[in-house]
Amino acid sequence: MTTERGTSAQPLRLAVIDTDSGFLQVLDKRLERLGWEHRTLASAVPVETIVAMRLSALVVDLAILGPSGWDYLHRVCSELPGLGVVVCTGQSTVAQRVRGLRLGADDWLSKPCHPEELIARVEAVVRRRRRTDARSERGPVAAGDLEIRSDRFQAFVAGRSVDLTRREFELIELLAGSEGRVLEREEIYQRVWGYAMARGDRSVDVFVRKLRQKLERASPDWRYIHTHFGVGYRFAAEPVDGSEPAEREAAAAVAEPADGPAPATLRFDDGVDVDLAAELRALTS
Amino acid sequence: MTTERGTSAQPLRLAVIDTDSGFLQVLDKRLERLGWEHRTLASAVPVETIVAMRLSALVVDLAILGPSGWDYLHRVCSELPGLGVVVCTGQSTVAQRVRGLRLGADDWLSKPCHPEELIARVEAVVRRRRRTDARSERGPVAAGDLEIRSDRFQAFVAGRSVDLTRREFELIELLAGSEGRVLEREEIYQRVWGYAMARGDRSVDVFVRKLRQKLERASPDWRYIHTHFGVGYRFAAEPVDGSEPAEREAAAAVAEPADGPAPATLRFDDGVDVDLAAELRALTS
DNA sequence: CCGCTTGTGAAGATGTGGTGACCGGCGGGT
DNA sequence: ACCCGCCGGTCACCACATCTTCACAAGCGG
Repeated sequence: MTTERGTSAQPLRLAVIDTDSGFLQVLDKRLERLGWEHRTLASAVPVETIVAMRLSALVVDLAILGPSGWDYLHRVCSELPGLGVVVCTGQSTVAQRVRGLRLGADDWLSKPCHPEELIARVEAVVRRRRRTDARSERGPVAAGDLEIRSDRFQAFVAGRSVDLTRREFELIELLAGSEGRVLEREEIYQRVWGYAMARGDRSVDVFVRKLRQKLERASPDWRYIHTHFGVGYRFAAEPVDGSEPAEREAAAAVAEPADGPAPATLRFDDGVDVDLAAELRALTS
Repeated sequence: MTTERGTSAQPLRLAVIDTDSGFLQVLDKRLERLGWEHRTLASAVPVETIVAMRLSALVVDLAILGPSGWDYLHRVCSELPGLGVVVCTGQSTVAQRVRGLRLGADDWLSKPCHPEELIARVEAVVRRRRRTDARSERGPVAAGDLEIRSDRFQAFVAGRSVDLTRREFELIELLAGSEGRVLEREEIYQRVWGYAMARGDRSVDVFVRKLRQKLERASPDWRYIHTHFGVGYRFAAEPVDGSEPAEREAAAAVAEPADGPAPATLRFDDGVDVDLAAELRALTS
């Protein structure tokens, strides 16, 4: 199973909707060498298919899509707000580019273009997405009796697995990773499921219930997931006590001081075209 | 269906490092109309200054920076991973563009370019960051005994939650965010509820009452929401002067300074250095 | 004192979240 | 190929938190 958005350090997944065989050939070779999982599509595919592909980014030549291209672009972008979308197409006017970007595209590149630039732009787009997605990923997170091990895809209480399913784990990982913050359903859905939440979807609630059940069973003395009516959920380990009305909010606030953003370790694969490689090496030194 | 949050109308903050006066003039006019807070810089400023400006995005002409431009770009990008950086510069080679993007720039636009495209690209760059960071980046706002934490959708007094509902919170967030200014009901309704207020709607009044009740209960020594007859409401933390008649005059003096209230808290929502705030305000007016 | 605006309390209307039941797909075992 | 249990996802129902509305009291201004 492919690790979906959220778990980083995985190869990027990219789809290219284009038919320019010469361009695609060069691009494919480069992508191959970069180790990106990629796929080329000769025409528009249903949005659901795009969703199912769990992509990091999508490159699309609007010319391929014909007149419905704008609508398609818009649908894809609103359905998958986290997907990086780069339009790479021929001749265009300023108005067209502005329109595309306003519809949700992240970048617009005019053909003919150098594959390396396309790749760099895709990287830039994905980097931006990752940044917001960057969840406290390193090391096991612990709260109350609970310990969350990302490497095991599992949560533990006293060394005993809580036996969470994949979704359940991703949900608690997200919540625990933003400990103390209230996360809105939309955001939770967006980040765990990977696409936009449909109005009236109760999946988040249902999984919260499942999580609560299992956590309750495994660690009865603590409450972890708190509901904020009309907003969403917040993760914070609180003893289930009936004795101490001590202020939890303050404690939580103190306990979680400003944590700097993850030290983004960006690494660029080597193997750039020779001229580019030279440039790049020059600048890094 | 984009669920627009009423209070998210906060303007973008943008700085432009460029000297092309013609271009800047047109750009400024557009930015003005969009209501973005913006500032033009004729040359590179220390990275710390950029940090202090709390920008959403930065547009930079590499040519202005000279040979140290690459290094500068790199430093800014790594120092402020959340900042949107758009390079907007003249003639460039593929290699240069790739280099800029790999150093951390989010987009690269070649001059001459249409200001509208630049704006659209800045919007695209900022779009995602804004979604998740907007609420959490903004530090807590404090006034009197009250502390408003956007990341928790809640207000606190001495670390204790005031237990506001979502609407109540959004209302006080709006009021406190415009501390000292009188907001008309229409505007309040528009910004909190998200649509136009029907004639005769008393919702705002009712919520002000609920807020006052809860705030009174949580923080009896301060009054926060003040009615302006025939106009609307104003937020300002003022100590309640009920107890000692000896202090009455002093209290009154504090409570109502001759020419407008003197907010003890930061004026520029998130704490920019005062001089910078002044500069920014000067240039936007 | 009158007309208008704002404060207040409470009754309904609405919205939101918790919960159990159910269903289809998938994969593993036989 | 078939069965079966697990898992993700949807639905309907219910309790209840919240919002809206309304009627009336209290203030304000002229």
